[in-house]
Amino acid sequence: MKSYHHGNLKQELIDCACKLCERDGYTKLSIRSLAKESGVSQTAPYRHFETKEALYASVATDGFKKLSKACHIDADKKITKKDLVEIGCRYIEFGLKNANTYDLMFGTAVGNFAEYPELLESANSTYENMRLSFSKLASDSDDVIAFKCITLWSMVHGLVGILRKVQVVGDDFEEGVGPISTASFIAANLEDHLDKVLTGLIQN
Amino acid sequence: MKSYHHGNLKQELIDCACKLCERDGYTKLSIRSLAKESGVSQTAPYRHFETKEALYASVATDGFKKLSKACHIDADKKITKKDLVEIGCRYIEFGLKNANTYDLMFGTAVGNFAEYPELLESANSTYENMRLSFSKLASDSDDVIAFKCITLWSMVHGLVGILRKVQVVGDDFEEGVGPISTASFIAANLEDHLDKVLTGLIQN
DNA sequence: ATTTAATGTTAGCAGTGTAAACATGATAGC
DNA sequence: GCTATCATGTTTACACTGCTAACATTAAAT
Repeated sequence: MKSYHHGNLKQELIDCACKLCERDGYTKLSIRSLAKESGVSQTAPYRHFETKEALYASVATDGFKKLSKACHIDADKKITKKDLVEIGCRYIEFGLKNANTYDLMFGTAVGNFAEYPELLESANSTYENMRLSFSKLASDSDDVIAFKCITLWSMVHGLVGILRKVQVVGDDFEEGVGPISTASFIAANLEDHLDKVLTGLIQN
Repeated sequence: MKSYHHGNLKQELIDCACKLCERDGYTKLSIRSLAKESGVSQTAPYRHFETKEALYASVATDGFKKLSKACHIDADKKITKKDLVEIGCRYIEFGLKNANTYDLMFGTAVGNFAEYPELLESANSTYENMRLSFSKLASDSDDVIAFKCITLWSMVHGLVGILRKVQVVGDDFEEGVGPISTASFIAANLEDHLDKVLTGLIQN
């Protein structure tokens, strides 16, 4: 028989939320359905998440940790431009393969990261990872490193957004003109693309 | 006295929705509150918008038209790199100043633009505008023009996303380290930043 | 003038986030 | 070991949501 206390509800809710968010998009997720899924009463989740946004924040935190891992390059070996291209590619791959989670991480579902320390920390640490990689590429000043880092980040971040939008439409319109085919081409030749952009960035 | 038929409901709903979406974010918008605002019954909007997503699509369409206008450069005069920098700056400015509408345009609230012909058209026309500008910069092939165009677009699009995220947190953390200050710096020196990136892009 | 189609209203369903009051049971102090 | 405390779960309830079906009104078309 089931005991009154679940024992591991919080983590189970997060895990389940991550799964459902990625499968159906965070919009479709409801606290009540989540509770039902875990065989617990409708309002039980509120003992672990003050609001729905707090639950979103947990899912987003998980996302940043995964993104961090996906973009991590072993710190021992020297870092080259090629490695940075690799990081960029992995970033974009993550954004496209985990599109719904990515929405949660970079959309407006969670208004202010500062209200969720773990989220802020995991997001900053993702940035810090990238920053470290750039710092091992050349002996630039901190300012220059940060500048390059933000530039690459906004580049890949923007590409994820554009590629997604365009691909959704592309599913319906297979004709090979305009932004759709161009974006598809870029997606298929990501390495070359990022290499070009990074070359300009590094030489600057 | 009020007549049974409103006469101009659809447009009034769109206008009102645009205003409210931008003010509070599209999440806060409800069809019912919108109806009340226009002094009409709860379900009247359904005569003009099949679903809430269709209403969103109208707001997004409006947004793309405004973005198009904001980024339009007079076609008569020759186009220079400086003009493209200007376009990029205006794009980013639009994204930051109309952040909530921008969400609707590039987020997942409207799943597939192809289901809303006007939206698809206005979005494509925004792209087409940018493409035209690039075509007047140098005599590149269509492929190269499209490539440069998507690259700039994803660049500015990404910057909007990053700058927004970082600025929200920055409101709480004024300390001058890490991504926040860097992003702020980039935001304050947008022209220089875009110039650098475009220089690399055009020379390639 | 009469039919038809567009547009509006009313009533109602199923679902949502969240708060308040209460129940249960694990844990810490005596 | 007994008891008080507190974290965790439940019940009930409220106000809100998107959306549908059935009906009302009026403008437009025949």
